[in-house]
Amino acid sequence: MSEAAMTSQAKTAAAGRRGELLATAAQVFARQGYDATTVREIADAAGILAGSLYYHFDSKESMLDEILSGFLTELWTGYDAVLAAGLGPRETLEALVGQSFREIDRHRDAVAIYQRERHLAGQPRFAYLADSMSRFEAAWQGTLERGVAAGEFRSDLDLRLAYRFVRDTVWVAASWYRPGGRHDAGTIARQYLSMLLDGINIR
Amino acid sequence: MSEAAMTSQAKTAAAGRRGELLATAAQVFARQGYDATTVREIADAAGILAGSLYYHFDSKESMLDEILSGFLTELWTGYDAVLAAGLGPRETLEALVGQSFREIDRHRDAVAIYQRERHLAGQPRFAYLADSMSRFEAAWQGTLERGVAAGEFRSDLDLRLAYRFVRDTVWVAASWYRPGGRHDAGTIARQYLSMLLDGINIR
Amino acid sequence: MSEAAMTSQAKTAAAGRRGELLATAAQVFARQGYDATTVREIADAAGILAGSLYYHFDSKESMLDEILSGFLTELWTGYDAVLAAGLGPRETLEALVGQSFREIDRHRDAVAIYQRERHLAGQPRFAYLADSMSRFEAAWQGTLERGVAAGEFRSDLDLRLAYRFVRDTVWVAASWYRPGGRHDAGTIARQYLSMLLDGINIR
Amino acid sequence: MSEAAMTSQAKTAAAGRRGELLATAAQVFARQGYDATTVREIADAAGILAGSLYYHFDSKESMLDEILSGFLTELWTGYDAVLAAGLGPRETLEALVGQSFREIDRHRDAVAIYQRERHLAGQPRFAYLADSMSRFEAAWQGTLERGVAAGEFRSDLDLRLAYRFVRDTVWVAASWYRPGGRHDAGTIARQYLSMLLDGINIR
DNA sequence: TATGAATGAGCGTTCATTCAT
DNA sequence: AATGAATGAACGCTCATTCAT
Repeated sequence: MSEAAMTSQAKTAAAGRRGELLATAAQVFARQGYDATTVREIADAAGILAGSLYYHFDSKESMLDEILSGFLTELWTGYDAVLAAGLGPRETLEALVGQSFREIDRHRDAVAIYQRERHLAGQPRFAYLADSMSRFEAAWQGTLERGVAAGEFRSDLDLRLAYRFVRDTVWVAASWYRPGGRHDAGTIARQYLSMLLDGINIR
Repeated sequence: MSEAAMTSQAKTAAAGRRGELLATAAQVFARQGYDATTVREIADAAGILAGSLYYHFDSKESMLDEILSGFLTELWTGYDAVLAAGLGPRETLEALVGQSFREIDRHRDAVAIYQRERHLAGQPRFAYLADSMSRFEAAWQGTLERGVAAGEFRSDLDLRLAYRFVRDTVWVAASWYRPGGRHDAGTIARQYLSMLLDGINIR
Repeated sequence: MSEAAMTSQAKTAAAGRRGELLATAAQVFARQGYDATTVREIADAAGILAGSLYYHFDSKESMLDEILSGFLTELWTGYDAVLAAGLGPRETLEALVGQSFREIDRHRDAVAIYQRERHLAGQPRFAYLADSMSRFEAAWQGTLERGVAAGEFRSDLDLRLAYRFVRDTVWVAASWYRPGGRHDAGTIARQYLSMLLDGINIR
Repeated sequence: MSEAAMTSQAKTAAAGRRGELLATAAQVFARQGYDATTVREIADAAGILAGSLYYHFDSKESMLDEILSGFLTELWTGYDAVLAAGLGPRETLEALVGQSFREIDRHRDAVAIYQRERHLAGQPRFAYLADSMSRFEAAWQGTLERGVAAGEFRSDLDLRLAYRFVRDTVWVAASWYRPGGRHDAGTIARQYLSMLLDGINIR
């Protein structure tokens, strides 16, 4: 093996160790909540001692930070692609919902943590959470408004309520979604979209 | 004044003080989360010292217990009345949603705590949370099933998904609902019901 | 006993407990150095548990802070009185040395800590140490200069060196001085002054 | 090159590296104090990782040991030469002071550490510090006694106090002395000696 | 020689809880 | 009812040290 290849592999392995530990931490955070999780529990779950975590991370909080910011970075990559595609309001909504369930599928723990620890947005270190929430609101509520203007969505609804309805409905799903369960993320997304758009009433 | 009367009055006063302290605790729990809340913060908010809380309550956990069980007791009184009224599926759904938003209005903090600390249901002391969740599922999902059977609700939906959709939609509202805001609980309930039943699409 | 008297006594007792604990902490800091001292050692010496110290103090550092600032406050009360008395240079020097040894006698531990932890002066919290050092230098070196100008002290010495000579000579004594030893503080002060002024040579 | 020669060269190189690392460690110890210094800080200053230091040294303590014992060995080589020279008391005192300032000049960091960590003398590993202090006291106090007996030094002083006065005066200078400053070690030594012998008074 | 990853003991600190007053 | 002072367990984190590579 060439030296370059070895170096590359070493880098991957190092990044891989961090990634493994972050995934472990995310799992425990998601199950117990950030505050109720001790670093010893994370370390136990990873099969090392508590102090050893600090070789890889600065603090418990920095693990949380990395988990959340990593998730949001990926999320917005997907969202931005959708928003830049120039779709109509209903197609945009469908794409956003679909993308959201894909993210829930890929980052279940991170999403659950994000839902539960929203209050972090007030701390300077997690200001990007607040930023994300604003952009989030702009994207979804803007799409709803465009839909109303285009005559695709009902005009008799308070859009702020509708926005929250849609937002919560989609994201809270992370709290019960289990990958490998009865339905895959795509199926759930389609059913959710259908309920969202047409309700549960017989037409 | 008789001794019995004095005792009675003392009890009432004590109950009143307890109630005040519980409301204070619920407020802090709802804002910061149970684990992130210290008894000192509760005591500070109540204007007493931390140790003094233990004259009124056995433990921090017992405060949480009392808050949650008190809320659920009231909730089920309302739900049971609805369920016993012999209404059709859609009327039952409407009544349950309405009742839920009324509870959110009256017990905002308790609902927010209940949402966030759902994981407690696994602990023996909080087994009644798991019980309540089961009864909850039975009531809502049963109503949906009756509605499908009666030809009122769509039959092409996975009812477990629909149940979660409805449940989350309603209860997560407690995380942003503020009494005295733009809309009262009744208005929000009606809008939510409308979206739930008919979707956001133009018919 | 009147209520006012009880309150007063209670306050004294509370201040007394703090004072006791600070004296204990100062003793351990002086013996082992601040960094090498654990709060458990302080607590052991005080006969309580480590955590109990935090009922009285914010942190280990705040104990150090209180010890040093308390000492310096007292020191400067004495120095300022000397400097304001309008004495001649030699009398001022005599009074400063005498006052210094009195402070060493009264605040042995604090002085020893002050000597050893001078590097703290660089930290914002302990900026008053740097201030004190500046005022110190001004007071002593100014006195030496006045003495030279008045023809009382030798003019062939580098005054900065002389200042350090005098300063160190006096204050390092805290590292070996034991109250109740062979000589009292006044005797030591007189001998030191004599050596300082006339040297150890036979005249 | 022969194997023996290579080994020898390797040893020399290793000794050189050890010396470099010890100088680095001494610098950090002197600046921050032994306890407040982490091996990581030493390693950082040396441009290697903390663990790598253990290829060269057994422990942090052994670095300190080597620094202090190396300094004391050199110091006593000089002192012994002075003491064996058969000088009179004043000449001996002058030579000891001169020698001391030369050591301060050459081993500034070691001297500063020695001053600050005097308490180590109580530990078995550093018993040689206590030995050195005893020999030190014997040498200086003996010289003072000889001077008094010879009618060269004042007889009205407590010699134990005078010894401490002289000792502290000289060695504490290491805490502020910077090589390359306004005065060289010889100049400082002469001024200190002059103050020590004749005082700061005008004669 | 040096690294990367880990250990394990101990640190300063927090916090729910107790209890005499 | 409430306080002041303490307890004791646990927490997040640091750090000297080890060791396979």
